[in-house]
Amino acid sequence: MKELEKTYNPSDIEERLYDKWVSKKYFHAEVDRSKKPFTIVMPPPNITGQLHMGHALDNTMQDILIRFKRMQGYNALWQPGTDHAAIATEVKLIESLKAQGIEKEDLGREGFLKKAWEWKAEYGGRIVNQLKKLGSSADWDRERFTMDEGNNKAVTEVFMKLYEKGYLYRGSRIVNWCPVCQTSISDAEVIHEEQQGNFWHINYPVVGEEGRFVEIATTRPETLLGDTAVAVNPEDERYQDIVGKTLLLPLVNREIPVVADAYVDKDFGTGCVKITPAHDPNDFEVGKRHDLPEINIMNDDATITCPGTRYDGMERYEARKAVLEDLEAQGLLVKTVPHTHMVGTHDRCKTTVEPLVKPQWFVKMEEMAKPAKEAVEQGKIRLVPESMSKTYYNWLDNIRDWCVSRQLWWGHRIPAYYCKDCGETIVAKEAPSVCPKCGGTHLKQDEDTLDTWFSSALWPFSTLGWPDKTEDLDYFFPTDVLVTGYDIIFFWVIRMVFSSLEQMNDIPFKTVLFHGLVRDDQGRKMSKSLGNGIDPLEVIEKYGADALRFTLITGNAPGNDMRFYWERVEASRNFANKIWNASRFMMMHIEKLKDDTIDLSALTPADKWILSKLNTLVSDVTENMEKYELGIAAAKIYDFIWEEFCDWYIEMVKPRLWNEDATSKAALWTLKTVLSSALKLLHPYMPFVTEEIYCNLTGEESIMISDWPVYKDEYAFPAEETQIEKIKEAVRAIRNIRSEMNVAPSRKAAVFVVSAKEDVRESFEASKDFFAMLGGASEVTVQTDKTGIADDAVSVVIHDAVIYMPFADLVDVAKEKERLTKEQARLEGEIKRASGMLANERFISKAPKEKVEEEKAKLAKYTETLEQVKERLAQLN
RNA sequence: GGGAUCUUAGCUCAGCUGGGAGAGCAUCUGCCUUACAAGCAGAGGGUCAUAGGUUCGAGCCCUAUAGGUCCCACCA
Repeated sequence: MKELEKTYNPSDIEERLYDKWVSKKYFHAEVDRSKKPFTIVMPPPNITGQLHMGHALDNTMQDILIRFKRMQGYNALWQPGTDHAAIATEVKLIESLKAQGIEKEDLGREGFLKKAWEWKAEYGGRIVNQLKKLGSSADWDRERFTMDEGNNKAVTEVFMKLYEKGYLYRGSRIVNWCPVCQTSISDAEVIHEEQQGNFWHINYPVVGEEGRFVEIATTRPETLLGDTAVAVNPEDERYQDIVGKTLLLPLVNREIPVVADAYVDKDFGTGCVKITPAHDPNDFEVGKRHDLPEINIMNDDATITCPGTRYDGMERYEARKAVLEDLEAQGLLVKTVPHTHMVGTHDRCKTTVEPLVKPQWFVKMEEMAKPAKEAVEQGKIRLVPESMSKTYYNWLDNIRDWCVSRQLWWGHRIPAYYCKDCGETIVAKEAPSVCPKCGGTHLKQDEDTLDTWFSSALWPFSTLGWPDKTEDLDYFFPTDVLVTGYDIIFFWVIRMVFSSLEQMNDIPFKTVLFHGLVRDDQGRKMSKSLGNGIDPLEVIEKYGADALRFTLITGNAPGNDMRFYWERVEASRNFANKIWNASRFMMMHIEKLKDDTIDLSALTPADKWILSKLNTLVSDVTENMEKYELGIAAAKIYDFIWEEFCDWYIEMVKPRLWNEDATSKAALWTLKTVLSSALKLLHPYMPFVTEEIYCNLTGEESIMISDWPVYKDEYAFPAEETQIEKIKEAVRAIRNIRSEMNVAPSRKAAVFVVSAKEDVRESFEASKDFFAMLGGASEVTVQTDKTGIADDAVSVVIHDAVIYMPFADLVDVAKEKERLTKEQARLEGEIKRASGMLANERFISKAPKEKVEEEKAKLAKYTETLEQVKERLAQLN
C-alpha cells in the first residue's frame, strides 16, 4: 500500500504520467474497422508561436472530447500539426535578420528560405512541447506541417484543379496592400478601425467656365494626384448641366471628365466624388464602367510616384500635407471638417492598408459559397453555439473573390509559369521546359506564394493523406468535431468547408465547436503590447495542468469570452487536492476490501443513496458532454465529488470503517466503486490527478483506456435517495441551531427525533451511527411522541419529523452571558468610533463618497446587531 | 447601416426544452473533528437593466427603451 503525500503536488506526477501514456502509445490511432472512428484535427499552431491561453483553452476542449470518446470505445484520432504561418514567420525572420544586419534581399530567395527552414527546425517543436505540458493526447506520431511534402502535393493539386475549373484566375484588380509587409492581403486580413480624420472640401475648376468650380470632399487628398474623373449621381438636379464637361485637376493640371454614376449618394457630402480608379475599390469599379484610365501614384512602400511634381518620392502622409498646403495656397481648399471614419489596417502589423491595382491570383467564390452555406442550412454541419450560423451565412452571402497570392517567399510557391516569348500562362505540377503554345524556352515561375490559409483550408483531408486515396482518409474522414475560436471563422472554418466540399465532395467535419477569447482579469484582450498576457506554462508550473484545464472549461458558457483569474485556478487546484485527499482516506482502509464482488442487498441506505446519485451523474454528464456542454458537465462532477461524496458520504461511512462492523465491506466497496467511476468522469478534464489516483486505487494500468461509466438500472435506488436526503435535512437543521445558539462543537447533546411515521423512524434508527456523529449528538433517541422531552427543549421542524434538543444541556448560560456582554462592549466601541467619524463634517466633505457610505452602513449594522445582543441577554436573565 | 451578444449576490460568472434564484471568490461566526486549514460547519447578501406583453406561471419567450461588448459593411 502506497502512502500518498498530504497535499497534491502536480509537478511530481505530470511528466511521469505523460511519458507513460506516450510510451504506451495510448494516443496513437490506427485504422481499425471493428471500431467506430472519432476524429478531431487540431488547428495547427504557428511554428513561430508560443503557447498562449487561447491555445490552452482550444486544446483542452479537444483533449476533453477525444479522451471522452476514447473511453467510450471509439477509435479516437486527434490529428496534430503546425502551420508555416507565412506572413508571421517571414516578418519575424526579417526582423531577426535585420538585428544581425542582414537584409532579406542580401540572402536571395534560396538563402532566405534556407534560413526559414532553420528557424522552423529550431522553434517549430517548441509549441508542440508546450501543448504536451497541458496533457494533450494528440497522436504525435502523425504530426504534420503545412509545408511538408504531402501538404505541398495537396496544395498543388488543388491549385491545378481550381485553375482548370476556372475557379482560380489571375487578374489586375484592386487589392489590399500592406506597405510595411510589402504584400497583398485578403479582405479577411483587413480590420477596419475607427480613426479621427478630416473631410477636406476641395474646389475643382470647370474648364472653360471661369470662376466655376465643382466642390468635392475627400478623406485622402493625396489621391487627388491619381484622379481621372469626378462623378455625380445621374439624378442629382444640381449637377445635370456639368455632366460631360471637363474639370481641371488641381496641382497636376490634368483635364478630367465629370461622369454620372449611380454609385454616388447625392445626399452625402457635396454629392460630387473624385474618382481615383487606381487607389479605391469603388472608384475602380466606376472607372471600369466609364472606361477611365487608372493612374497609379503610389509605390509599394507607400511613397508617392508622380514624376515631375514635388510630391514624387514623398511618404504618403507627408504628401497629404504637401497637397493640402498647395491647395490652400491656390485657394482651392474650401474647408476642413473633422470626420471620424473607418480605416482599413493590416491585422498583423496594424499598418493602414493601401488599395492598389496589382496582378494577383484570385479564387472565384460565387459557386463554391453556395454549397458551403447549404451544408450548414441543411444541418450537415452543426455550429455550436448555433448563433454562429448567422455570422457564417452573412459572410458567405457577401463574399468576394479571395486574393490568394502573396508577395512573400515563405510559403507554397504558386505553380504558375509565364512564357516570356508569347505571354502564355502555364499551370503545372512540374516546371515545364518548353512553352506548349509557342515552343519557347524562356519560362519563368510566378514569384509569389500562396496565402497561408490556402493550405490550412485543406487541413482536415490533407493530413489524412489526400490527394492519395489512403485508408486513413477513407476511415477517419469526415472528421467529427472542429474546435476553434470564433475569431477565425472567416479565415479558416468557411474555407475548410468549401474546400472540402469542392475537393472531397463531402463536409470536412460534422460539428464546429466555437469558444471565445481568454481575457485578463479586467476583461482586456491578452496582448504582447499590453503585457497583460498570462503564460499557461507558468500556471501549469504553479498549480498544475489539471487546475488550468479545469479553470478554462468551467464558469463560462460555450462561445463566450472568459476572464482569467488566478483565484479560479487556485480553486481548481483545491479541487484536485480535495480528490487527492479523498483518495488518501480510501487508501487508509482499502486493504480491508479483499475482493470487488458484492451483493447489492448488503448495502446500507447510505451506500444505495450515493450509488444512485452517481448513477444519475453518469447519465447527466454523458448527456452534457455529448451536447458539448463541457462546463456544465464539469460543474456537476465537481459538486458531486465535493459535496455529496466527500462532505456527506465519506463522513457517513466513517463510523462503519472505524468500527469495522458488518457493513464495512459494503462501505468500502461503495467507496471504491463510486470514487473510481467519478474519477473516470473527471478524467477528460483532469487527466493527471485522476490517472495517478485511479492506478493507485485499482491497480489497473491506466484510467485513460478504461471504460466510460454507463447508467445501470440496478444502481437506481430512489427510495433510499429520499430517505437519506431527509436525514441530511435533519443534520443541517441541528447544525444550524447549534451554530445559532453558539454551542461549542465539542459539546455533545442528546437529540430526540419524533415522528409519527414508522418508515421515517426506521430510517433514522438505521442511520443512527452517522446521524449522531454528523449532528454532534451524544445520543439519539427516536420515538413517536414528546414523552419524556423537557418543555424548554429547543425544537426544529423538518418534513415528517421534529428534532428536539434539551436546552439546558446545550447552553452554558453563564458562559453565554459573558460572551454576549463582551460582544456588547465591542459593538458599543465600534458604534462610538463610526458615529464619531460620521459626526465629523470634514470627514463627510473630504473623504471619498464610498468611504462615507461604508461607514454609514457599518454604523447601521453595528446598531442593529447590538439590539439583537441586548435582546438575547434579556432572555437569559 | 446590418447583425450578434450581454445586463442575475460586493466581484467574476452559471442557470440546458419557461415550473419553488445558484457557484467560485470576497464578507461575517465557530472549529487544527483520526482524508484534506488548499479544510470543516454555519450565516448574511439578489424587486434576475427598465417598461410593457404572451402564459395558470418568465431570469428564461415576444416588443420597445437604456447601457456595454463584438463582428460585418465601399458612404467618398
